[in-house]
Amino acid sequence: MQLATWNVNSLKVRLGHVQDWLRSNPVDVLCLQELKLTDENFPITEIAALGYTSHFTGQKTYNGVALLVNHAKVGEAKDLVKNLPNFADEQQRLITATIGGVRVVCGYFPNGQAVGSDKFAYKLNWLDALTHWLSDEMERHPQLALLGDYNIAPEDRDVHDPAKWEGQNLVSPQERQAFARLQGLGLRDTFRMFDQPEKSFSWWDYRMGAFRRNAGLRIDHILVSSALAERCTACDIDRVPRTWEQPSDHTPVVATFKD
DNA sequence: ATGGCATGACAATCATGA
Repeated sequence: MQLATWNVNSLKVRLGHVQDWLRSNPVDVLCLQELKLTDENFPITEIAALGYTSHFTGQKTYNGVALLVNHAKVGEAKDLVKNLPNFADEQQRLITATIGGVRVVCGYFPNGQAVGSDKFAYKLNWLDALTHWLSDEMERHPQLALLGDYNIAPEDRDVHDPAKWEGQNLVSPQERQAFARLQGLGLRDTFRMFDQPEKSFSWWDYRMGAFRRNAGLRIDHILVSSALAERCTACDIDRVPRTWEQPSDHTPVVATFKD
């Protein structure tokens, strides 16, 4: 089984990339973030033509998340939940379903903008609600994966220039503590379960030739419960779509599991 | 140097991203 996550920064603009990527990477589930479109504009037909069933919750202009399910491989998604039941929110940032026996949680975590801002407080509150809800969810679903754009670089080795970024949004101690609380639930960062190249990142700014200079951050993650971690055989970042014409600023992350 | 790109909403710039 393969689970993947990709912040596409507009599914309308990136539909061709998603189609091309899925044809070469027929994963069982692809979690998408930043759809930036309303539900009536979701390309259900185009995704279905690839053999994937779409489950999504979108909104105008911002946010929006989706689960694309390879139904021939893993069947239909069950017990679909949109957003956090314990957190009233207009912003569409979370979608969850049981797929192939795994509770798959797809999240677009708040950006935070700047430490100390209102948006930063919202980010920490959202993370707190997520952690509490997950604690309960993991009791009901021992096999659970939390995939998405966390907007947190958990360690300095996940940052191209830690000195320049020290204390800033995406790397601040408060955000890293929130990430650690998720780990405290028993969730493991699959990427760090295996040997990885140094300076592995999942996002690069569009500006300043950041990708060319590999000036990036690792902020897209696949965390899994201990029962699922036992089955995990690989986790890799696929940099290839970031080299394509008019790319998303994020690139896919893929985790592989034994049956 | 708070810029640079990119996207969407909207019709010239502006909000947001990370």
